[in-house]
Amino acid sequence: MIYSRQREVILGALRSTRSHPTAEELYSMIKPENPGISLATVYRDLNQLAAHGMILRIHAKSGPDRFDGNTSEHYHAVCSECGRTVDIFTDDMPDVCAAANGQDEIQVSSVLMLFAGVCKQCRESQQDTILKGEPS
Amino acid sequence: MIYSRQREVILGALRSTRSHPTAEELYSMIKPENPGISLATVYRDLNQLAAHGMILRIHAKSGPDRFDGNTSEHYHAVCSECGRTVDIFTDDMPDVCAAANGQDEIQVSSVLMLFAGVCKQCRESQQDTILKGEPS
DNA sequence: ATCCGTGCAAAGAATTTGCATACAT
DNA sequence: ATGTATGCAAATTCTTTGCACGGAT
Repeated sequence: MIYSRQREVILGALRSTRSHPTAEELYSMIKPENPGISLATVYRDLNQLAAHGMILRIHAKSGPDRFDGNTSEHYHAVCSECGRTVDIFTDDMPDVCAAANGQDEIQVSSVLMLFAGVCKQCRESQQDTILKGEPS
Repeated sequence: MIYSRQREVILGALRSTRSHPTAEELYSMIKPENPGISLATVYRDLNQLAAHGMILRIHAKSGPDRFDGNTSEHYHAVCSECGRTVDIFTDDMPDVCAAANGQDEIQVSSVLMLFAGVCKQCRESQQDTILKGEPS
């Protein structure tokens, strides 16, 4: 992988945010300062960066893939209310692969986990709603 | 959800196999005995069945979604060699949601897990290859 | 000089949707 | 009678690809 300006820009943009942007969102983020760039290049470079382990691909249940410039070990959860993808950092994740290896039909070596829940923001606005007496 | 012949056929076909077919595969399976059926109906009915918890949707990393007529608690793993999706039954799966709930950024309530590994068939053919002295 | 990267537009894969008709209750 | 289901084709969404050109080593 030889040097490329576009890839550097894309990687920089991805590392500068914690919002787990999609390819299109990243494209919109960098387009103003890089008017010549094309969406196809964003897709291509994201694929390469992911293949080289330099970024993470978050494969959501619905909608386009999201990307994360933080490759340190962590997990992701999608808020069922607002749809945002948030990071989860923990050292206590149990070894689910070991648990999955009880039978010999398949020898498991890795797992993809995607959590779902309600984020802090949405919990707080739900509480506000309850206090205001609005119907649930 | 009123009765529908098509949905009954689709559900029956899905329950009759352990192959985790895609919508297209299911369509091919049932088309011979149901010549009039359309692929759009298969998609629509699968969505409804999944929404009602009557079937499981397996959201693979790449390629089309797969479906499972067995709704008893179990997990899925994709073989990295042949691509097949196999079932994993275990009672010992640790509570990863609890582990993910250490921080308060999001309150996790569920998790989607998809394992990856090498299935028995592929492990055996790899061993055969090694015995025959072919290059790895 | 050679290989890789890029822009553009077009193609592709998977899934959904509008609409008129047919079916279930 | 009413609401849901279906077939068909077209539309949508997300992503990849072919090709000619520009940039990196």
